[in-house]
Amino acid sequence: MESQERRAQILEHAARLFGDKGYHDTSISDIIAAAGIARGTFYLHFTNKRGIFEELLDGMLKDLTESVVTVDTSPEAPSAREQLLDNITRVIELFSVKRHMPAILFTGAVGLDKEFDAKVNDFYEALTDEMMGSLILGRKMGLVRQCNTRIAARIALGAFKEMLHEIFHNEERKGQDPRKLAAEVLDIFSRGVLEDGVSIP
Amino acid sequence: MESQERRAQILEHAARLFGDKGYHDTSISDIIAAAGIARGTFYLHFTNKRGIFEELLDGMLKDLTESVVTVDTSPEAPSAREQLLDNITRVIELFSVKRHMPAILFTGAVGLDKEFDAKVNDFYEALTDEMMGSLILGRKMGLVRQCNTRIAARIALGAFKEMLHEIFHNEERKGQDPRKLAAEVLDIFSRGVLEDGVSIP
Amino acid sequence: MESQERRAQILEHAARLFGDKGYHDTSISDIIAAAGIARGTFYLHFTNKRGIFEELLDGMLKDLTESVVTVDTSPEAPSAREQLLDNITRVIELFSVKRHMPAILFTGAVGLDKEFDAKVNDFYEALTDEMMGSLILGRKMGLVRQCNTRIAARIALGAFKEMLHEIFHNEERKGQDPRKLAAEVLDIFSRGVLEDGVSIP
Amino acid sequence: MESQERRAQILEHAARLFGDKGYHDTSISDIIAAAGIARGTFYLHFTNKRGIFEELLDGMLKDLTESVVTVDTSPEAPSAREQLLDNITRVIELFSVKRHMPAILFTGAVGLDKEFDAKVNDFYEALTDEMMGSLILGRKMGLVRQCNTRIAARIALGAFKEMLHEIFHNEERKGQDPRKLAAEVLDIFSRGVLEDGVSIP
DNA sequence: TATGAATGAGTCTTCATTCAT
DNA sequence: TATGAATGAAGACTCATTCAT
Repeated sequence: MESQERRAQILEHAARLFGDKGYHDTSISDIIAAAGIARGTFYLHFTNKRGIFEELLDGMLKDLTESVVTVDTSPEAPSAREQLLDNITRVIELFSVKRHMPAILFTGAVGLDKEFDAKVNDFYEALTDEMMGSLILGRKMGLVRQCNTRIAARIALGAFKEMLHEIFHNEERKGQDPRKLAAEVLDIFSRGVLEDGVSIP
Repeated sequence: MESQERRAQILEHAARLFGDKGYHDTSISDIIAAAGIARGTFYLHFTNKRGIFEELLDGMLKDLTESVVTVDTSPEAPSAREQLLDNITRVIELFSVKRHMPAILFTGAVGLDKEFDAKVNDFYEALTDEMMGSLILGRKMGLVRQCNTRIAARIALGAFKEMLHEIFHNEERKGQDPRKLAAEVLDIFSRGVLEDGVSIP
Repeated sequence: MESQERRAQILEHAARLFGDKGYHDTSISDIIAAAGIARGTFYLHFTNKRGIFEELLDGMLKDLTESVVTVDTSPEAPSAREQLLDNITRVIELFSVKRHMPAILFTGAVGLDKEFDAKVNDFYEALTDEMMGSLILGRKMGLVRQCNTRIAARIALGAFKEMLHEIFHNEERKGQDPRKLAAEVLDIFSRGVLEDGVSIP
Repeated sequence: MESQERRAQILEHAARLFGDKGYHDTSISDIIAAAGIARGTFYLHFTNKRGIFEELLDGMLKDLTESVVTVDTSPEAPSAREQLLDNITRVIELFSVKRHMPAILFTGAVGLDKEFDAKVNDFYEALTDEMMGSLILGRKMGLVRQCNTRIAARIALGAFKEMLHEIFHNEERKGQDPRKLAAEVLDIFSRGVLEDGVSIP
């Protein structure tokens, strides 16, 4: 089998196992048994148990980063609300397709290791910054009311994370229309930070 | 030494270690070294490594549960806003006193074990239910606007969790007035869910 | 069993195994099987496979160092020749009692590791220095002829090492009187470096 | 590439690596990386890791054997002293050209394996026998004094080995005139075993 | 002849837990 | 209650060797 194929195959099995049982409860033996390969073969493709996890985490954060695009404020662009909903929907759909991402990102990668924590936190921090930027812009345009923008951005992040958690933990939620859930969160948050009577353009 | 004293002393050291290094990176050797006891003595007081962690987690969840009291709507009670702020402030203060709670609750106990996850989720679920109840009541009183109350409650939870995380991860935040941070979150959320022009009574 | 006893017991078995099979061909499994202990017990007493070997090597070099005493030149002391023969005899007897020393020192510890090599070489270097000192003194007293004292000392060392090797590799030599062998080497070497007609006082 | 060329090239790299890092610390991966060949190719040319080492060792012992020629006692031959010095000088020069020989012969091949040890010891044994023969002859001619010729031969061997070790471990020695060092050793030894007033013819 | 992916036996090491004293 | 020596299952990782292409 070609090297890249084999890598991908191992990664897939590892992702499932890490998602299901967590990092510590997944042994190399588990991974190679699932992938149907020999012990040595694993180490042919990955330096480490840590290494394969890092690769998975990096891939996920990259996918996420690519899913979230900065709102385009040019006149011909779709409405800001549409664009924000698109962002959220894309993330939900990403998590739906790569089924093990939520488990790994929300629990598996937490508290494992200073470096992993830092990676995830950096991602959140970048997202917070992005949102803070939008809030500050809105403030200048007279749309956003007076508030601590960093706290507000962080709150939005927390709200979305919790919503995602809810989606992927509540069996019944899974069938629900992601865009509707997204709208629900967006509406509450936007009313919370916008001036009276104003809505996202 | 009195058995209860000894237990408490061990628990304290364990809490610090679990908070600092996480569950897997804290060994029984670490705990007994810190507590200055012999290996066997540990097992005289706790059944397990898992056991002592469970006890810590249970204690924390109990403390938290006691910190959050249902809003008293009787006429002579303080305003609902005051009571909500009191709740949040109590939690922040609890986390400030028991320094290792945030690290253990937010990262240490995450993804360790199905049962631990369930415990923490049950706590959040109960909190969500409590908040849902308030939102439904507010809805009946015409204060809360039409929205998915479960999602709204979950969002509030996520927002508060994120705020707490922010407080205990950002050195600069640590000195800040907890009540002010609490108000910031509460204001955004209440504007988000209340009818136009209405504020928490 | 008391800790020190256990250590000693493990060391003894390890010495035998390292001597018989060499460092790399002796596994921890071999050692614990020989000592009749559990795997964990080994690591209770030694940090490492390297650790136990280092301890053995250090002990041997210490024993050797103590066996070789500087020649006492005071008038009431025994003759220098006697003292030199005593030194050599003590080393031979040490090797005879601690049967695994020759194998470990001459082959087991060679080329294993830069640090081990350095340890052994340092020991030889110290011995060479000691001998050089005697040769220089003898030169001043007009006993030793003109020669490169460092080379001469090194030669003496090599000659003794070879003789020891011979003793412990040739079954037939083992019964032989160590003092006689020692005298043989000493005589050749002393004729080689002393002035004509002079012998060791 | 011509098979013999390829073999030679691999051997050369292996010699360097074995010399620098020792047998156990040199992996097949190291060798093929250095030689720039594929893993399988190595096994096309050598049966084994052991196999290539054995081939190297055999080659070295053969080279050494050829360097040392029996002293020619016919009248028209150069003086015995010249011939002996020539022998020693040839060995030193051989070691200087094939830089990894000393490291492999003196440390790398030591204690690896009973069979390797035996090979090296057989070589030394043959050398010892050769020297014993000369000593016995000298004894008959009245040049060599009464002594245990085997012990004497062994001593000579040890002395030369040590000198070689010294030469290839002491950076400062490396430039030195090999013939001068050889003479130093030869003089000491010959005075040691010859009758008073006699020198090597 | 050459390649390099695959193998799996073997090694060291850790650590939660037990138990005789 | 307290001790700490002993246990051994379990885990990560290495590396010489094989073999299909």
